Amino acid sequence: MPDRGGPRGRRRKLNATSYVVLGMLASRPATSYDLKQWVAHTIGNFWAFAHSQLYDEPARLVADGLVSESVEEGGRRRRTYEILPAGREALQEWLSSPTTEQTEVRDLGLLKLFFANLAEPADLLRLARDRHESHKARADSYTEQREEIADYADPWQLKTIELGIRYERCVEEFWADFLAELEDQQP
Amino acid sequence: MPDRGGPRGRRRKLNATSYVVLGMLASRPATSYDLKQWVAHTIGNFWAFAHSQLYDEPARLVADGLVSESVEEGGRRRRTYEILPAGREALQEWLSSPTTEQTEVRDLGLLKLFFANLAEPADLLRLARDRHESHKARADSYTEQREEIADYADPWQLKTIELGIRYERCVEEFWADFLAELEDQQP
DNA sequence: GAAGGCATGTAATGAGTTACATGATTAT
DNA sequence: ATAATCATGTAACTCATTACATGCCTTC
Repeated sequence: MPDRGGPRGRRRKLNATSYVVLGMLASRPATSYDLKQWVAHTIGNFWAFAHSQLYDEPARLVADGLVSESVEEGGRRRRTYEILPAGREALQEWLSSPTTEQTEVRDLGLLKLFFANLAEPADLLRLARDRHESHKARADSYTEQREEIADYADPWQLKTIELGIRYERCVEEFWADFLAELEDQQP
Repeated sequence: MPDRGGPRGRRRKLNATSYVVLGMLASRPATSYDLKQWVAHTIGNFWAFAHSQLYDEPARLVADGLVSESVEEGGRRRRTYEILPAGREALQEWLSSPTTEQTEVRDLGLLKLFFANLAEPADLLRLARDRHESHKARADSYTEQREEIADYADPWQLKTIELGIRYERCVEEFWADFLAELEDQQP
């Protein structure tokens, strides 16, 4: 009979959401709303989390004994979470473990392209335009963001943005090229 | 009281999994195992599905009235699914609708990089090496795949692979550059 | 004819999404 | 003081993941 939850009783296998929360709490205590805000303008850009996930996950981490919770007296009785030593350990362990998982790219545009033989030419054209625009917009927005935070931000976080920019530019270019081909055929 | 399921009773909002299955069934009837195989060497490369999903989803589509099911007499009583006109319609509708959803890139390597200030230098080095290798391997494998199927494959599917290759090369390069920087600092 | 792997499926659990609900704060 | 928006949370539902179970087919 496995012992689930309670301090010291960790059994659950942590997932990406867990590490996002632990990672954020590692630099300062936070409420779920804080987490939500912080996620929104960092990793949320490419890996979205519903806000309810950032309410659920810290609660699970408390049950796992990795995070502590303190409830505000009176008022809204907000809950603030703080990482525990066991939480830091778990995080270290994760950071020092090999990273073999395959990257998942969930792109509905790509899916539609894959099935484009079932679509009308006009649909395809629209798809290419939409996707080109949206990846361009994102690349631009990352670039701007990087300028803004370049001076004070953590260097690794800057690197993360850099990868984001490269990725978005690459995809933008793909759609641009594809669009050119399409327009060549039926001008 | 909403009417769920049953032919003509579609209410459920279809998701990506639904369209993957519909898209595959659009070219030929298939069993769940067929779907699994086909996914495995196409879109499964970047968007993984557990095999049980490919057992569950067709069943849901049957309830939605978009797909029909026929059970083999005797033997294993295998179930073969076939797309119905309503299913084709749903697919068309999807293909011709705008694609505004943000692409999600779920990359644990990227996450670790983001939190690298909490890691040891050795961990970071390992991360960069791992990720560089694995993206390179994947880019190579896509490239090979493309050669193999170039002659007979659907042109749009080839385009999909091309995007895959570009993406993987781009990320490979990122990690290579990053690795070079790291090794420069502590040779 | 036994072993190992491919094929086929279900059950249990855990996670993610959507919708709802309402308390605070700010702006007008 | 009302409206609008931000902050905070829960409930219900859908979906995904993992584990289990076992049938069938090939090969030795």
